[in-house]
Amino acid sequence: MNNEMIANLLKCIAHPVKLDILSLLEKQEALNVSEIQMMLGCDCEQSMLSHHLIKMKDKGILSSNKQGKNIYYSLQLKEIAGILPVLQSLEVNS
Amino acid sequence: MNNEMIANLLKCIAHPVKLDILSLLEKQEALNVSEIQMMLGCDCEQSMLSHHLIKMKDKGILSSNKQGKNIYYSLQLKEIAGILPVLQSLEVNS
DNA sequence: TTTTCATATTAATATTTATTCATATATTTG
DNA sequence: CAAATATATGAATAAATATTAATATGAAAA
Repeated sequence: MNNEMIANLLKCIAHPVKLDILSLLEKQEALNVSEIQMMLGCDCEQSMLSHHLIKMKDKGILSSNKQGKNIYYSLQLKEIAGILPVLQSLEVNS
Repeated sequence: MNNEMIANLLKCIAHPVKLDILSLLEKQEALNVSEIQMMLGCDCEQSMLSHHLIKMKDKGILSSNKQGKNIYYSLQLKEIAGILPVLQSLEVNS
């Protein structure tokens, strides 16, 4: 990936709720939309959440799998799982 | 850092030219603005570059050091240096 | 076969971010 | 001190992104 592609990828995940979603999917192989919404604790309205998930899917960060009425999402770009903890463990400044 | 802080950080670097700058500063401890501009190969106009550098400095990603007429920038948030190569080495999809 | 549940879609608007341009400041040199 | 060099600043505009609300779709259950 060149820096332009990386920029697009980062732009896509650079959002607190999206990072929360990724953090959840690091721990649980797959979660459906309602489960994610519960776990986010009402921080995110239905259509907003749907937009987030679909955008990440479009970039190849997530994948989805329909099962009856539910759609299960999981982390497709596994490398993300390596990067987040590094950042989360940083001590801060500004 | 919580996910909101990380989101701000990622939002700040999620730009092809900024990533190029970070890639340069991974390899060279410090570079002044003109040097960076040369190395970017005219991809970036003076004030634009200045805006980029200052934003990254504001977030604590870069630090700067004035020497005469020149200002040398260097990577302050060293962990970035660990993350970029991981992303750059990814094979792609979308 | 109507209702309900889970999720997606679309469009409108609001907000944020990027880009450009013109000008300012500080340092060095003649 | 005047000119040149290196960089920053601010404001205006353009472009991208987020948010919301209303509606649609499709599967399951009653």
